[in-house]
Amino acid sequence: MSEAHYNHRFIEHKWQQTWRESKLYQVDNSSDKPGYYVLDMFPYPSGAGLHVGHPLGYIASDIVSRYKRQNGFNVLHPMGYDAFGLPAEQYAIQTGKHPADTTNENIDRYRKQMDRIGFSFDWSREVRTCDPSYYKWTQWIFKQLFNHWYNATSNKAEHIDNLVAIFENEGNVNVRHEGGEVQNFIAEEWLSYSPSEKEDILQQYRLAFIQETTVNWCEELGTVLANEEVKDGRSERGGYPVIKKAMKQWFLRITAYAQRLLDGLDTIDWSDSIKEIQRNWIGRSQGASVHFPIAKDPDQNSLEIFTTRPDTIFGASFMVVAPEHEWIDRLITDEQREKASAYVEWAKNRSERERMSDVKNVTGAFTGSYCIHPFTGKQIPIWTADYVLGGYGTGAVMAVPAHDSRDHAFAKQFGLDIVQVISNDEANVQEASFDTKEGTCINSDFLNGLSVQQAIHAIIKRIEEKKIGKAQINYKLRDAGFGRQRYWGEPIPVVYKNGLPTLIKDNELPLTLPQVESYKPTGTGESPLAAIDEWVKLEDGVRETDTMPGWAGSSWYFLRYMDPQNDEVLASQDAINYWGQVDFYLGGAEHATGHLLYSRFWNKFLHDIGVLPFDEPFKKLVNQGMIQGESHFIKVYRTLDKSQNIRRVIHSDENKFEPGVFHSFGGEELIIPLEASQHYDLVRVANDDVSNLKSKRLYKYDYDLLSTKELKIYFWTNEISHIEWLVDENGEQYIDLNWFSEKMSKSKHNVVNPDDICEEYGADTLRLYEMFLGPLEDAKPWSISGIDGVYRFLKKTWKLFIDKEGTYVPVSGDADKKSLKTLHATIKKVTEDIGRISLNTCVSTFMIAVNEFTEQKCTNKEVLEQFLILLSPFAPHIAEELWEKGGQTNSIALASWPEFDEKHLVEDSKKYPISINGKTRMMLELSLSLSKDEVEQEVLNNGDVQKWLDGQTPKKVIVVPGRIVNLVV
RNA sequence: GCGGGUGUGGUGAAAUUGGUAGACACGCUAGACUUAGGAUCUAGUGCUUAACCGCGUGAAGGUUCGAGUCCUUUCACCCGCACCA
Repeated sequence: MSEAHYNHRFIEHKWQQTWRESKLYQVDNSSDKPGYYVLDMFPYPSGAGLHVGHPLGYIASDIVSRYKRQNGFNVLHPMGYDAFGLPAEQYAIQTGKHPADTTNENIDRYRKQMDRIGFSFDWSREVRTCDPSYYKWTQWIFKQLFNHWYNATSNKAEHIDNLVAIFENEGNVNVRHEGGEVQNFIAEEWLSYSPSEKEDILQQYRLAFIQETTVNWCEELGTVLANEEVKDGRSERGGYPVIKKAMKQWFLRITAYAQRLLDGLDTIDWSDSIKEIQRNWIGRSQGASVHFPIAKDPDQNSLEIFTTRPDTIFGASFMVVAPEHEWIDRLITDEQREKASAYVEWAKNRSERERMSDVKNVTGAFTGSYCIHPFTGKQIPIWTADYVLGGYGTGAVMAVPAHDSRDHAFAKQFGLDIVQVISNDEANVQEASFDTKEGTCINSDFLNGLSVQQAIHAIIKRIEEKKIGKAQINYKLRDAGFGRQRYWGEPIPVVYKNGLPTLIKDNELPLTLPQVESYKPTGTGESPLAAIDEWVKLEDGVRETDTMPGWAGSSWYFLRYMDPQNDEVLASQDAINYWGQVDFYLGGAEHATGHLLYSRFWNKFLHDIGVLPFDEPFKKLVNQGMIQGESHFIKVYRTLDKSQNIRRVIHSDENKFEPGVFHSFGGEELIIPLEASQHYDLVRVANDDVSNLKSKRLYKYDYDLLSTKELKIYFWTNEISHIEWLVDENGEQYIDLNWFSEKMSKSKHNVVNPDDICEEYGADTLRLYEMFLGPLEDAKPWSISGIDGVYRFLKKTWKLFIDKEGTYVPVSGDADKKSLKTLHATIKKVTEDIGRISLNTCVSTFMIAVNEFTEQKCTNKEVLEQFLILLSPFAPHIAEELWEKGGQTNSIALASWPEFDEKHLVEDSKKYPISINGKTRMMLELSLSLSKDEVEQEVLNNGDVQKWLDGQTPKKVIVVPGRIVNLVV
């Protein structure tokens, strides 16, 4: 009964089970075949389950995997879960359920959803970052980071013991490192230091270290967040306010790798936009650091600044230090104390958010102190202003208002001198700064007459001779905060003995999470682990109670898939050598500065310490675009009491709120005073309801909108006073249902579950349809309309093989010339298109092929089976079923990709488009064996052409053999 | 402000080195077959027009026999960074 018609439910269930039982997609770490590693960014298993946007990338990578397998590669195509993280813990706090339990439930759901789509994952290699057998190695990597320092001479990480040996022999004078500032000392001094003093010094070298810094503290989440987890002064998850707070934190010294992270980008095949984002984030700038002696005390103290334009040093008319500058109190003189200190206090207390949203107002104060210009000897005033950032460079700048727009604005505001030092005919530097690095130096003593580039070299040389500074490179990249005051993360394998951090032994790994009573943050900034005395307190010390951030486990998971059960090492050398780098990595572009940068950092470190032979983790990266949801809304009016403040729940950006403008719910509660007595709002309608609607008009007699009993409309009902009804041709009242695209999420009630599509149309249809939507990398709205076309295509494909009685039709024999042409055109196009990840055009090509085969009434088994192989990476279930029906006993997944043969495409004639003055006027079929001149003659002698020429003689005839003929008159 | 990207029918989109713009689908319009169904099949469908002509790839110029594609200017939208000295 399942035979005659295409029955996706039966077929897909059957093959998913068969593949699972035969372990079809399991791969070995050794093979005669070359290895090929196809990786998806593994998901965080949230409670909402997968929506149709998630599988987009998995489908594309599955197609590539299956294609590579059929092309003779041994393909590693694993999947796992990024299972530590905040949402599970937030849920635990609300419900008291252990995050491990909810995480496992979510994982089970994800797995079921993925299984229905027919992926060729090798599930025997699954990893979960929250599994102790996995995070044992995350902890192990942390230990290595703690035990290594970055040697700037050898330009790689080296063991800390080597460093200590150097200190014991010769002190640190010859050691160049990437890390904190350290005073010089000699061997005898080192040997005389106490253990605690020694550790303080080593902390400046270690790649994992503790530091007191201002961190992004989120009160609501009770934790510290990384820079990229903060958006516009709020937490990315939840939209809660984030403030600056001083705390002791674990950090990883990613800045040591800044240059290599930059250089490595040139060696990998990633999109330009992601590379650019990373370059931007690393933010390299080349310049010089210069010391400006302080006038009060020129011999003792000097203010160090960083500039990329040392050539403009003669134009420096004042200095600016950040309000957070460590010397700010010393710089402020008694006369200026009142004003300047008040400014510093005000600036320090401004939130990041205020500061960012208020970049146009120029603020600052004079400290009262002066510097001595190292070249002119003139005294120049030192100001403080918050346009200079404490965290960048030295937190101080030399201000050159003539050639820096920010300095210019400041000089204008406070009436400071503007001295032009780069010539420029066009503009007046008193009016606007001239920032461009072009021109000739003037008013600059020995630099006069030099170009900007020449002057930069000359002045740096002079600065270095005078020993007042040096050429320097700065990076925006900051060291990565590595501690989270949360329960649901990897425990940091550190015990404090006499206050000094020490690593636990390898044989004590993994250090597992203990059971806790409450998952709530303590609120003091300590993790819930701190409350468990029996876990924290040891005979010889106390445990670190911070856990690792979410990105720890995901920074190396691609390595564990290579050898997931290994208990001796994170992955065996054999496995690592066989698989090597990830050949093809697919995932969202939103991880550009997080996961993708941290993974590269860890990979480089592991390379330095000899674990990995390669320096970059992901050879080729493709970013799939987001599938947006379709959100529906209706317009409702509200009448409000003017005096009343309306409590409303809106999304994170309150600036966007205006009466009558669409806004979404969830997030923070805000009170917005309203001027208008009446206005309308756009109100969501859940998609479940929309799918049942027959029209986009909601009639009053159908729905009791005010009570929302009929429609699940999400809004604050008691605030709605009336709906302005429209009236249709028949006098019936209705309201329009509108829609637009936005991110798919549970809170927006616009999620489409792939299970529903699989149930109704099948996984093969879902797979084809998601690819058919458009280019993989583009963002696109999800729309169900159009899926029928793909479903029809599969039914047509089925009918090529199975007739109405359920009989298998194709027979072996010599194939029709036309069918061979169709087949080989398809082989050519699909092979090329998979190669450039143009999967949408592959689907079109399949449709064209099936249309042609149907027209040709093609029943040739060899031709149709070759076609099935081409289709199988996209629609594996139907391909496998029809393959089996043809008597094949091995899975189609193991078949060889068809070979393209040019000879089937060779034509002896071509329908030439004949254009006159570039306009196509007619078609003319001509033999391809004709020479250019013969074609020209044929065309000119043709009666229809003569008609078009209307007696005129063409001035010129262009013949492109096999393509086009153009007549110029 | 800086960086990256995108603009093509009613819709999603094709168009390989400049060579028939709109493939393939959705939708729509007719029609066929039907125990009238959201099934299947046939024909049509960029705009304009009765038809021919004409006009058409965000806009304006340019190169070329020929431009969606190359060059210049410009507009709109999306994404990322944002006082980084």
